[in-house]
This record gives sequence, structure tokens and C-alpha cells, in this order.
Amino acid sequence: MRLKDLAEHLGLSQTTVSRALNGYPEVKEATRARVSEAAAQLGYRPNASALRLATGRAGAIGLVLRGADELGPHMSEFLSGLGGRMATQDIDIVVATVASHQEELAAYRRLAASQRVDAMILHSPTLKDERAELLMELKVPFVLHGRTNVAKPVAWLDIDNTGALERATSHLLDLGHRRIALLNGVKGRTFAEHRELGYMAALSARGVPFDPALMGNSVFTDEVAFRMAQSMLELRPRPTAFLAGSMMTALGVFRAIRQAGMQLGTDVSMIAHDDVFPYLNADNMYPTMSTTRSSIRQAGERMAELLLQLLGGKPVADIHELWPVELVLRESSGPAPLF
Amino acid sequence: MRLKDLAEHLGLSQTTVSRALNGYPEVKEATRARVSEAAAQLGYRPNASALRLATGRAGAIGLVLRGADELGPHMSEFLSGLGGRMATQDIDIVVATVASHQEELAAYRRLAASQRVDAMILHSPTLKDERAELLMELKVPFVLHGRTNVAKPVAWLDIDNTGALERATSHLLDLGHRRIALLNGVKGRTFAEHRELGYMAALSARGVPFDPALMGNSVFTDEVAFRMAQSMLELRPRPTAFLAGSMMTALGVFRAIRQAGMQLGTDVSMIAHDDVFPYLNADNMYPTMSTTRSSIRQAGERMAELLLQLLGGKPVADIHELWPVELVLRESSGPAPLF
DNA sequence: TCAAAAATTGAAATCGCTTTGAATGCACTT
DNA sequence: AAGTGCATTCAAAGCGATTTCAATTTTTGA
Repeated sequence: MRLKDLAEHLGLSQTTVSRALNGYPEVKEATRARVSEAAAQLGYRPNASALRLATGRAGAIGLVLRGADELGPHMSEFLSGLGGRMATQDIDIVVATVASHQEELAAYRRLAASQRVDAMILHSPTLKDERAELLMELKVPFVLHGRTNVAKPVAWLDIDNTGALERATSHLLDLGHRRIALLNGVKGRTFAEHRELGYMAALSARGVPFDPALMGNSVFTDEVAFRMAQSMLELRPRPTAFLAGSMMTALGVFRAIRQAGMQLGTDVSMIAHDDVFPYLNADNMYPTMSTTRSSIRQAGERMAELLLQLLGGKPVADIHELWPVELVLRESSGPAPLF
Repeated sequence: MRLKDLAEHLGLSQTTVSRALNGYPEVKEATRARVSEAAAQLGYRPNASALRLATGRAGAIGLVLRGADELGPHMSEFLSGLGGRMATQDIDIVVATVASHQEELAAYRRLAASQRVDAMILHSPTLKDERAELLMELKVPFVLHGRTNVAKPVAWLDIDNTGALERATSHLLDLGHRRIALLNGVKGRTFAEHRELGYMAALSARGVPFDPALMGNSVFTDEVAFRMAQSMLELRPRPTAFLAGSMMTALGVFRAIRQAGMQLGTDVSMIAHDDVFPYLNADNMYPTMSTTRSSIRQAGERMAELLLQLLGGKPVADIHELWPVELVLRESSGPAPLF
């Protein structure tokens, strides 16, 4: 069922039918009603390719995911939030997955050059993100989930990682902890650097010296976290508290604590960052986990909104959002042991 | 840079340039070389929409994800496998996320009617899957990840869930367990039904009666698993072993066991199904987790391959693959306690 | 009642590509 | 030298929508 068929069926021109369906004002209401009804009845849907060619809009946004570190549980939650909002505007989400960094830039080039997408989403940027620079050069609009330092302004949405870690660290200091380990994300990623900043700020505000042995940078998997926590627990004096970068990390740390024969919440404390996964709930852990919490799904939804604003012509410089992070205290964070 | 521009730049017709780039034989090798070089040099990439309109192929495949239960860690792994292979063929993956079941069928209709995708992937089917029936009716090619009972043949890839559970259950029976709990997926999903079949078969082969109180059906989250396992552990006589449907489920069960003051691997055993998440490793749990293992990422890769075969014209009836599942025994499964 | 203005409809161009059918040039026979 | 066949190339017609500009009908005002 093409536009032409529908037009013939109705005894109208394609022009009028097209206008009627797209809500143009210069069409009689009676005609519009007749057209809409027939379209619904016959299940007419404009051919996406033709529509895109005619309008010059791709009707899709792109997302390039690096297999290894980006396609984790974080991304599915984010995607879920994003997708819901985009669907209402009939905008597709095109996902390209790549293995290496080389492939990654090529993928952006490919999507841009073939005009497959109207805009892109950039995730987990580094401090000076190459991908962002590339997209600016290619003049592809994009919204950044996170922040980066590039020459021109970019649209972004980020959570207050610095503030979150500063509060979490301060809280542990208040509880008497002095040796606080930080299991952070990969060095170079903005969010990890920001978290480090918050951690450092809190320490130095109390005059607690920073010990590099208590800081680890890696991807957020239970395995790496386990190993890092394990070796940290062998230090003397050992850390009395952990700041875990994600819930996966927290699981690994938890295991290390248990294996060392200690009790979480009494012998050792932990505050983890929680992106709110529906299948891994801080409230339902044992002991319940103290967290810095920010829903990554909500961020996805909001990113969609910002992207639509951007496509609607809102100036890049006006699209900035910094979300506060909640500190939720539960059982895993207790007073420092007295020994 | 359009085809037209490139053609003018070279002093050739669009026809020749198009043919040169698409590898048609009726073009002089010297010309082809000249064209290829100029195209690479000037960074020419055909406009995706135009190409699609002209060829009638969408150059994309679709994936509809139900927010709640389908967009978990399983899906990201799967997607990662799928995407890698598709990218090599310059085929996009269009992801549509929906919240409700109603929306879901509508999403399939939408993608099909607007001819946005050439084929689709169907995930986690039910025994008699509506979506599969819809797609057949709409004449959209698709490959099923799993199996379903519908009238006409469909292309599918599935793992041997029945065999996996039969072996896992038998193994536990061999170890002397008689009260074996099954934490299965949602009722109605084929994979869950198949697992139940395997479980039942193993029990009845030994003449061990089935106790409905020892079977739970739900989504694979740590929370639900925790609650189910907890209440099962309150039964008398209580279960001495658990079969967990996923690693998330295993985490919940593990917590319940610990909270009940018992030891995994000695007081209670567990075998979990492992889809091989890079961030949650059975080998690195404590105690290490016995699993039925099958890489969902590899399944994604293979699904891409099957999809390409399908698009290449291979008959649906010839596209069937049933993968065996490994049983990997580690520390979490031990002899039944003697009391 | 009739011209002018407003409302409504339509024919044809356009988007950037592929592909059909025709045309051109060239080497080789005869 | 003319005819044959082959290798190359090109002009133009789609693909299915939107959109410009023109045509037609209806309404309005004097």
C-alpha cells in the first residue's frame, strides 16, 4: 500500500493525501477525515526510506557501543529509557557495536557519511574525547552522556560524580574511617576522574593523606573488583572502607571481604554507586548496601528529550544538565572498627 | 558528496560510477580503479536512504525489546554478538523498546509496515508465540532465538535447555539430593517449559516425586530469587539443592542460603545457568559456581549469520540449530547432607 | 451579480541512488 | 572496407514519499 495506491483509492492526488496525513492546514477537514480513515483502514504507513529521502531526515539516531566495556548492564538500562521516548516520535535507534577503538571511530564516520542518523549519543566520554571531536568535525549533532573538555560547547547530561564521591567519602570519614579504598572506573574516563576529584577533596578537607595503594582503576566487573579488593585487604594497616564504582564491583568486593573472614558493615564498610538495575537491588542485599544512587534509565529518557530538543533547533550551548546524586545509607556502612 | 558530484568530478556518468563502486563486471578495470580511488579520496558514501529506496532493501534488521524482562544483561551480550557480524555487511540494527505487550505487537507492525527493516529477530518466545505468528502474517522474515509451536516452519537457533536441566538434575540426584528446587523463568516461555521438562524427566527417571512447592517461576532478578529461595528454605524437609535459572538468580539464592546460616556447597548445593557475562564470572564466585553454560554472545553472532543466510534466500526450513549446553562442575555442588 | 480573495486541490519537480535499454567505440573477421 | 561481436559507457526511468507552483473551486464583499 503506497501513497499512490491510497490516493487512487480515494480519487485524490498524492499531494492532497500527503498533506492530509501530515496535518497541513490547506486541506478541507472533511477530506482530511476521509483520508485518515482510509489510511487507518487500509493500514497505510509511509515507506521509511522514501520518506527519509524526501525529507532529508534519517528518522533515526545512532549509538555506537564498544563491545568490551560499554555493552554492560548499564547500557541496557540506558537504552531502555532512551528507546521509550524515541518511539513516541517514530525515531529509530540504530545500534552499531564495535570491538576495538579503531573500529569505533570508523563506525562514527560510516554512520555520519551515509546519513543514516540525524544525531548521535555519546557515552562514557574521556576527558578529551576524540569521538566528540570527530562528530563536531563531521557536523553531526550529538548529546553527550557525561562531560568532556573540547573546544566548542557540546550538549550534555551528566550526574554529579564529584559531589557524590565527596559526600560518600565524607560520610565514611565521619564514621571514623581513615583508610578508605576507592575502586574507580578506567583512568581517563571523565566520570572516573570526577569521582577521584570528589574523593580527594573530601580526604584533603580532613587532612587525611591519600594513599595510592588504596585506589584502583578498572572496568566494573565482579572479578577485577574481587582481585583488587583482595590485595588491598592484605595491606597493613588495611582499608576499613571501600567505595565501589558499581554494583558489579560491590559484589566482587563483598566476596573478597567475606573470603578474608570479615563482616561487611562492621569489620569493613562499603558504599557503592548504584545505577539502579531492576535485577540487582541494593535494598535486597545482605547486608543492605549503602549507595550513591542515580537512575541510568531515567538518564536515558532525559537524553532522548534533550536529543529531540537539539534536533528541534535548540542551541547546543543551552543543553546542559547536571543531576545530583542521592546518598542512601543502609547497613553496609558502619563506624570504623576500633583497633 | 553525492554520486552525481563524484561522477561530474570524474567526467563519467552516474551509471558507470555506481557500477564501478558496486563491483559490476561491465566496467573497465582502469576506470574502476580511478573511481574507487576518487571515492575513497573524497570520502564518498552512498546516501543510505536513497540506496534503500532504490534497492528496496532497508539494510537493517529489527529487534523489539520489552523493557521490563527482555532488556537485561542477557540482551546486551546477545546484541554485542549480533552487532559485530552485522556491521561487516553494513546492516544496521534498529532497536525498538516497548513497555507493554500491547505496544509490542504494534511495534512489530510499525516496523514492518514502514519497511524499515528487512528482517527481524525474535527473542524469548512463548510456546505459541503471537509475535511469530504476526510476523509470518506480515511476511517479514525472521529468525527466532528459541523455539515456538506455530503452524508453518520458522528459522531458529536454540540451546538444549531440556538436556541441560536433565543433566544438571541427574547430577544432583547422583550426589544424593532428593529435594531439588527449581527456580525457573516465567511460565509460558519456551525455554522455561523446556527446562521444566528436563527437570521432570530426570526426577521421574529416578522415581523421585515432584513437589510443586519446590518450583518457582519468575523473572531472573536477584530479588525475586532471594525471596523464593528464602521461603523454600523454610520448608521442612527443606531443599538440599537449587537449580537457578540465571546468574542473577544464583546471587539471590546465594544470599538466602547465607542468611539462613548455611554454607553453599556443603549444606546446600546449587547449579546455575550461566549465559557467560563478562562481568559476572562463575569461576570467580566464592565458592565457585557449578553451571550449565552456553554463551549468549556466541548465539548472537550465530543468529546474525543465520539471518544473513535467510536474507540470502536459504529456505526457512533449513535454518535450525540446537546447541548443546555444557555442564561445568565447580564447588557449589556437593553431596547431599546426611540428616 | 460579479470580481477579488481565500480555500482547496493537483501536476510535476525533487531527494540520491540503481538499473534498464540503447548507444558508442574498438578490434577482428572476411 | 564493411560487418560482427564485445567491451564500455550513458541517458533516462524508476523507487515512494514531500513540496513548489499553478490551477481550480468556493467564499466574500460591494
